[in-house]
Amino acid sequence: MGAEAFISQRASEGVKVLYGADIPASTLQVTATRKDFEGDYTLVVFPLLRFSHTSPAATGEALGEWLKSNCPEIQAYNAVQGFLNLSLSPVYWVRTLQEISADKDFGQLPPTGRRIMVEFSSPNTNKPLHLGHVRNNLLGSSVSDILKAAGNEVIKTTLVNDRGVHICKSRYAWMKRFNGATPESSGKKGDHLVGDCYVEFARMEKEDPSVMDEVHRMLIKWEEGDPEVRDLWSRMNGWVFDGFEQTYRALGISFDRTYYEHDTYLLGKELVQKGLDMGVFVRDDDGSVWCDLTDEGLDRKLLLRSDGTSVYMTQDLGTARRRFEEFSLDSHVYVVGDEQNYHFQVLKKVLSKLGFPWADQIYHLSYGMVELPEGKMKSREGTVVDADDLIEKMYNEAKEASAEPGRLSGVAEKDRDKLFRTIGLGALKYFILKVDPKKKMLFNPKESIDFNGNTGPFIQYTHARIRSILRKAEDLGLDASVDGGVVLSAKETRLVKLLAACPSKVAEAASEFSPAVIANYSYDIAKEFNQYYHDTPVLKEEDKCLLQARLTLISTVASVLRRMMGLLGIELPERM
RNA sequence: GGUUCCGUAGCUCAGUUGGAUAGAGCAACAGCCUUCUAAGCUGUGGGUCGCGCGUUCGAAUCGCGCCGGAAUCACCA
Repeated sequence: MGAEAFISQRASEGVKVLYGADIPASTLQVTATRKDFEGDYTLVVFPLLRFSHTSPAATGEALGEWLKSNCPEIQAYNAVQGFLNLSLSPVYWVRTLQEISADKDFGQLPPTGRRIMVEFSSPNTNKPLHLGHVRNNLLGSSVSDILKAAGNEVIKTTLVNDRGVHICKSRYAWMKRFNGATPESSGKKGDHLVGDCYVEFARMEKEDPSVMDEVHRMLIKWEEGDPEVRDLWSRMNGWVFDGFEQTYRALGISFDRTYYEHDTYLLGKELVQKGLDMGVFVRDDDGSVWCDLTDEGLDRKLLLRSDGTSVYMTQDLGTARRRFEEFSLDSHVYVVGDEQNYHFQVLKKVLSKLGFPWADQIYHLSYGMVELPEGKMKSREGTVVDADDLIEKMYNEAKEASAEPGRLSGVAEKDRDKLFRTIGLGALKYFILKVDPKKKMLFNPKESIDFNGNTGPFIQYTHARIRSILRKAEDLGLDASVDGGVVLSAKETRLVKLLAACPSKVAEAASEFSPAVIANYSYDIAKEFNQYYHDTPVLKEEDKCLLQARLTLISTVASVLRRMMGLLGIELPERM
């Protein structure tokens, strides 16, 4: 193999072998690290070995032999093509199972001492939430939980876009064409009623473009604090908030803190002055202020209009500083669609130019759009998938699927409605979260979201079956325990290995801000368990020790699944 | 044109800190319910990992160049 660097890694086995980089061909340095289930590394350093083999394969074999005799816990086999596959012995995995099952907080990583703010949802009070917002909400909520599980303190926030020209449009249409309709009088959810106003305005503008002038006058009145305009504005916003609240509750979304743009839109102006003083911004002849980022491969960015008013960027600069300082944040995650990639690139650069050390602790969790088979959702063409409708549709489909023979065994009549919600929502959340956030995703409204295969209900079902076995075991007076005297089968060993990977999966999901890591990991466990379960009877096992070990194993599978799906905001029912 | 991202089975997606024969699900076909819940399990078919060159003992993975697609580059937010 010569003197080349030669690295083999088997993360899933928890063992890493390193062939030294600048070591003469006749010698070889071996370092093996064992990845504990806590996610720590136990370093096992082997002495410098001397081999005279010229081919990597021969070296691998010799190394395997050496490991077998000197470190029995580690098994080496199949040393071909110059690298070594190492695995830990079954005894190790029995110990691991014992430790995992005893750890009530398995999967919760130790505190990092870091405080992270996650901003997501950030709706505007003009229209109801649609499928795109659902992806945003689910991502933000799940990533927050994942960051918490990774040991961080997390503050969930949202910034409600409740002011501006576009908001005035729906208010204007309401005044002109809705005869004083309210959510009560119309029987409509508040956000949907206001959404109708917004759509109506588009029609009005088409008929007579001059209505825009009226809207601008309205905005000026709003900024002057005109009581009548302000009153209508806050009244209609109230309707929308009530509507959002219902949707959030249905989705299981909550925030620790809610910001409103009418409170924050003036922030950031003082930073413009600071930038000018520092010489990193320039003022043009017309009075407008810019930041030149052409050196960075970007463009000039406007920060203050010539009339002295601020823009979106100005506000974001200001709110970022306020939040970092007010909460002593270590990091700030913004869950915002990928159409704003450029905006956040610029935001970080400008903050960095202003000398804020935390500028590079801003992370834009950029996610792709949800598209329909015929392309993007367009409200004008009525192809928008409404969040409330979708939730209701999923409920109905869960109900329908549950009507199949053999289902709902042991589910009490009074619990069924809630179960249908849990299954429908589980299918929806899993469907959205299993996809890598940065990829755009396809949703076909004509095809329902599946309940078979790699889906939320599949994992829910797996859990329900385990719980069913455990209930029966309890009735039989059996308890779970495991001692070192048990020998696990190959399938059982595989399951324990998978379970042991949990902390590192949580860490990976947190560092990549990706619930998809958790979703796919949960699926792997459920898939592996179903294969195991199919041909390994648990309750019929006559060997008491083995029976108890199996009960321990499956209850650990259930609890890891519960924790992982909890990070996705998905509930796992006891029966279904 | 600049920046960022994506391209893996018919479809939806994993796998991307370089490793063995690239994996699931859906769809198709063939099996398994006197046995802990068949929303499950087993099997068959299905791949130039967009293309090319390079680095390497070894590339879906890294580099460069193409091709195709998306977003963005507003005195909008």
